[in-house]
Amino acid sequence: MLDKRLPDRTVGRLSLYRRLLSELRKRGVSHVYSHELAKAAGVTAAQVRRDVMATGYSGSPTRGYEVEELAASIGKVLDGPARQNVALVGVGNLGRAMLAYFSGRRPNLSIVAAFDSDPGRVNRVINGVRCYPMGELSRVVAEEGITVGVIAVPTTAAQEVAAALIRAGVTGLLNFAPTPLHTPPHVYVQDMDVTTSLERVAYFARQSSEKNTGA
Amino acid sequence: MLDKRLPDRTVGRLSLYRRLLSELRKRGVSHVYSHELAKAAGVTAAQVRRDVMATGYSGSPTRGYEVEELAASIGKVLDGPARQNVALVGVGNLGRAMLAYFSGRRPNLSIVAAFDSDPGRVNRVINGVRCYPMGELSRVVAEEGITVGVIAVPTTAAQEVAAALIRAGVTGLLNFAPTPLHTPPHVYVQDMDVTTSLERVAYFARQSSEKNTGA
DNA sequence: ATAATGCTGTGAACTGATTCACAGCGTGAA
DNA sequence: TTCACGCTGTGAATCAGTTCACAGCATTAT
Repeated sequence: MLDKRLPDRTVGRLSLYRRLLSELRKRGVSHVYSHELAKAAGVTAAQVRRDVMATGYSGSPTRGYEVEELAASIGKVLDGPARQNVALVGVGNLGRAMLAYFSGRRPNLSIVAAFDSDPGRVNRVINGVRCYPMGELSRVVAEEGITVGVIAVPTTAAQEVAAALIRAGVTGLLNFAPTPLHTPPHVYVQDMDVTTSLERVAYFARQSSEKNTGA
Repeated sequence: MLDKRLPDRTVGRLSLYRRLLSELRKRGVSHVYSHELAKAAGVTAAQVRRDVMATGYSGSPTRGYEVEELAASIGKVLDGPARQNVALVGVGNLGRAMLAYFSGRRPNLSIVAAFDSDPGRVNRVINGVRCYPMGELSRVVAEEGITVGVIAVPTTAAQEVAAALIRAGVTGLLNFAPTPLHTPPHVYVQDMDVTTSLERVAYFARQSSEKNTGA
């Protein structure tokens, strides 16, 4: 099979290419060159060709890539054979933003349950997603075959929530809490640390301004 | 000076170390070894030492790093001489989560203005931040000396908003819209693409499960 | 006073990702 | 039919980031 683990940067870019391709398809475009896709994605053409190579798809030297087929090829790599279910933990502003954003978006990947420790937030349906109390987590995750968890709880609760999700069978986490999680090696964790990101942007924004100001 | 541009991964980790150090300080810890900090941050000890080296600080072979001093040294690199002001564009769920999270958090970096195109959301104060209509953006950004912009608007509006912010003088952007921004080279852009991230987590979560299931 | 310990700082090696550069090909023009 | 073009696919070179491995040192124990 060609599904030997891809580098994670590549996986991220493939996800982006697929969205760009879907946009092109909507606009009726049937073929696209690597340099066009590259421009849209903000990367180099060589990068696009390498990434496409990783999916096993080949374009034509004269036409470029067929939009429809390339998208399908990326899908074969990114999407599993079955739908993957996602659990969201923490239904504050951030959690609700996630629910609003992903409600019925992708068929292959959907948030099927939400959890919160606040009794006032549970036992209702938000954007089509049922919100359970924390005590139900392990049962629901198992019953729904959930493999991915999104952590949108306060920092202090993050580690505990991660542990509970992993115990229940989750093997991938998207962590919005600004703290590193201690997890076993078979679990993939992606940190979305807004604090760090904002500080980084501030740092480089300052570098840019200084360059303009200074010598 | 030692402030030649640092690699951006390094900047991100320094931000994290600083938060960990502040935690240690609160717990009354005065010294810390690279391997301890490494464990807390989820990186190697050699990595920590390299990163610390980049700040110009030196620890003692026997005591390790002085918590207080290392934090100060990181601050000298990450924080500019003056406070940096941030503008938030888009006051939906995500935008409000940002406001709630950053309200009066760091003294050196604070959201001082928010903008939205929805008349129902503007001309009020959320978490201490005044929310203006989009028409005011260029004026307010200039008047407040804002250098960093956070884009939390729908995908379709993102490019336009980015352009407006840059025109007004912003040199760093934190982009939550799942689309690449086309920006001039002096502007630093950090993408926080939740769609991509979630697909990536799903991909690797699946790989992990398959390993357990398969041969 | 001397030796043993276990740390830091750092040159060098390594690793993974990106880019270069070009052979090979399918198409359209002559 | 033949040629010229400009693309793709990919081996090789490059580059950035990380890790290794060890010299040097401040401290503690003897």
